[in-house]
Amino acid sequence: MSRTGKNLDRELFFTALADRTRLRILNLIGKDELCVCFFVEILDELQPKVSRHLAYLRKAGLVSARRDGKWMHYRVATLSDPQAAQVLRNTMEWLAEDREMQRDRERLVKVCCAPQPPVQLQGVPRPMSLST
Amino acid sequence: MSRTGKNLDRELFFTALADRTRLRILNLIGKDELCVCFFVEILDELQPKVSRHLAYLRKAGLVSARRDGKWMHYRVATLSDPQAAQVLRNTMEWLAEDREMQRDRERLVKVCCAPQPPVQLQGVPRPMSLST
DNA sequence: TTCTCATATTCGCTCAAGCGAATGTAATGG
DNA sequence: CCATTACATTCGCTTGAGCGAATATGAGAA
Repeated sequence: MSRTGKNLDRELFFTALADRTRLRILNLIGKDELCVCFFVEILDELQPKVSRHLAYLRKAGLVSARRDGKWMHYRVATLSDPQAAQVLRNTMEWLAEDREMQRDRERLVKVCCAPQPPVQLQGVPRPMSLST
Repeated sequence: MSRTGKNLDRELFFTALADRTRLRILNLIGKDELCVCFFVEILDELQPKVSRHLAYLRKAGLVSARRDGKWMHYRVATLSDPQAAQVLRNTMEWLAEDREMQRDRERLVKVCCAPQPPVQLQGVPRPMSLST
């Protein structure tokens, strides 16, 4: 269930998008589902900071979370309001044009496809679209 | 000229949308061009507040302004980045679904089409789409 | 149970956003 | 010129967002 109340608050929605870290998170997720430790690794930010921003996005209804043992996986929520969903889709396409966002995604691919991932990511479940 | 630099900052863009007053302003403008005094009247906010929010939207590149004698007319800017333009278009459609936004527009129509407009709006140029 | 790992939350702190009140400015009218 | 109108900007102030550091929670491992 993708926890999306019927009437998504517009101001909250855009406030959630009004932060570079949160935009980078959304861009990294893309159409996939991503484990928290990847955000920490790729964004090169402290874990509590990443976690707080993920919580913010969740409260705003933009992402949903799924527990998998010790790990938490985040994905972009499926919004019930078609107009809101449209705005979010277009936003993510717009993000994909940004240089920094593209670098983030390249780093994600590099880390995920590496034969020997960095120590702190050993044994972590890979995102579906990048698992070989 | 609709003052839109090539690379619109995404964070600034969404920060501009992350405020109820600014969303109401954008919604009121719609596809039209609106004089400041209408915002003050319809939103029922102090003039400096409205003016500050308009300046904010302008800096973010979301609206452009045109002077007409004593009056200033604001319209939604034509964004050069097609993805950004798409996000903005969809956003405004989404706004139009909101109850409060609809009430604002109804009030605008009512004020503009009144045979005797309120004293503080006498002689003010009407928005094109509503001038009979 | 106890330990460890992955993630979440709390706690002060700083800084920036938004506000009303006051003031400044540009254009028109007299 | 001066006054007025329409709007913009500045000035303190308050409130809230985001931060790092520390701590808590929750799940598997031993």
